[in-house]
Amino acid sequence: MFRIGEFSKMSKTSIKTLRYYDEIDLLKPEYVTDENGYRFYTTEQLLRIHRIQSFKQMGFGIKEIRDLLNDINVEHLLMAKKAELLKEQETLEKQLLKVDFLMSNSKKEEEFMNYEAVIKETPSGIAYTKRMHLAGYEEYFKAIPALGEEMLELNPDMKCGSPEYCFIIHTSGEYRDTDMDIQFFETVDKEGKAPEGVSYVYLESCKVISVMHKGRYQDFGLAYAFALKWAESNGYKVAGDIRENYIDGIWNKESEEEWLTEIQIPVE
Amino acid sequence: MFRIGEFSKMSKTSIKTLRYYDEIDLLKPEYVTDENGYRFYTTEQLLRIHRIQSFKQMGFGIKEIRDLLNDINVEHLLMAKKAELLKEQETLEKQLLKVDFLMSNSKKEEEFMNYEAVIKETPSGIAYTKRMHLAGYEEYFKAIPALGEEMLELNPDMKCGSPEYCFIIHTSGEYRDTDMDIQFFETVDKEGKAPEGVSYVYLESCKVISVMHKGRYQDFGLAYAFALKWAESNGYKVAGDIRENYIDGIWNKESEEEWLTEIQIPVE
DNA sequence: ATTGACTCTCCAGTTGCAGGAGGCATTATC
DNA sequence: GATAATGCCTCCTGCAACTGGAGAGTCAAT
Repeated sequence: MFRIGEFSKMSKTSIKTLRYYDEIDLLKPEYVTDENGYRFYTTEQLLRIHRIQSFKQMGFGIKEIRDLLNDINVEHLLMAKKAELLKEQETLEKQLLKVDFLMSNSKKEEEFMNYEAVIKETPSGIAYTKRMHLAGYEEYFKAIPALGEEMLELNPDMKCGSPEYCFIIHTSGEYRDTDMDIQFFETVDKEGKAPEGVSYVYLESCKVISVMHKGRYQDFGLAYAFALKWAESNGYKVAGDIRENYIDGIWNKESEEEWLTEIQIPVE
Repeated sequence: MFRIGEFSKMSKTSIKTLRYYDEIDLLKPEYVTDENGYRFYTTEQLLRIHRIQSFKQMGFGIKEIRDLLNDINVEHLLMAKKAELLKEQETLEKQLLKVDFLMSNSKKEEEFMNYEAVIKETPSGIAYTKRMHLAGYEEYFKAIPALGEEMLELNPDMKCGSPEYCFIIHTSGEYRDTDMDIQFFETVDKEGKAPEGVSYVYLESCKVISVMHKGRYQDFGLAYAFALKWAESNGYKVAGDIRENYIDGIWNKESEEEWLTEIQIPVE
């Protein structure tokens, strides 16, 4: 019979932990005195805590260990734990790549300092879309409101998706800011009538790398470069056309410095 | 200006999280109405939460993110995080190996089912040691108490280590249970006089694989086999003589079935 | 008799939120 | 104009696996 302090040293488990295991009925002492509540342990418990530690070293939680010790669902628990560990390994791998990327860039290139890349899922839903050929961004910001009004006129009860999600892709294959060949998308709540050149599509949700760009559109190039380099460094493959999502622009912010755009690169 | 619900969808962050970030001053809304406390967000906050998400995806905690956003200690935080992630990766690797080992054995060989391996550190301290040549375990259990008494007689104020730690190694190089060439160690609180054949050594703490064996000593072979196989499967290299630590035996348990022994393999 | 080591119970704190109760405010529908 | 359905608020609890500390009782030794 060992008192808790000695047993703690023998089993390399803190006294607090032993008391906790007693409380949650994972490892009861052999005997507790009635008068002062002292706990007494035997080698029987040593064997049990040895098993507990073994499972803990595999990363199991206490509820799972309780089942494992009772031979309940062992196979299943092991498989599940393995899957879980593999998944964790994956996320760790990604985290490391991200940190590495940030480290290498925060030292080297000041220009990239302002950007941060995030992985997220785009919303899914119905959208209307239209191809356009435009001379530049100024023309774009005239064409879009016009298109919006036209759509609303034709479909008075149609509403934008919530949250609003609209973007363009560059259909000319390469990025340009003059003489642009673009396709515009905006999510809506349901299909409706379509004016000339407009059609409806269903946008699947997809995984994208998102980079926020603040400032003039001429500087998009840097954001693109950053995003693509990030994708490469972090082991993602580009899997679709790059989307530009205009958040703040000429319509609500006077200063070019304040314009905010999100660049989304579908991946994997 | 967006209300919290809309901003939540835009930023792909739960409302709960946004309120939490407000509370801990990580991300304050642009404006809160006095009358009903509604939070209002702008694209300014969108940019900030984007950065927050980026850091979160690298595995940073909230306090660290707060510093990162304020450009405090960025280099240091990045390095520390990288080290941390690498360490986590290592533990994950080990956990996976352990789970794999258990899976492969719980199916294949019933014999191994009873064993569990745990990594731990042995205590360090002064010990006395003696080489012995014995015919078998019976002789051992006569020789040891005799040695103990002899030591106590010579050094009346000497005490055993706390917790008690005594073991043998097989000096003949291979494991045998008859005609044994062994060396006995027992930790004590300080050096003292030494009878014939006894000397004092300092035991360094070392990392061992620990396996508990319950039952007859003849069956040690299985425990050895298990422990060594486990070591191999989990990528450990044997780095010293295997120790047998007798916990329960003839001196306190009548039935052979109840004898308890720990087998320790120093590794790495 | 007193120290110091050991033990007990009970409470609070850790991280990053999620869930729910109860109560206004706003908006949509009948 | 009444009613319902959301949306938003605050406040409280819970999670996992303990750790740390307060305050008090026990035990062996000096």
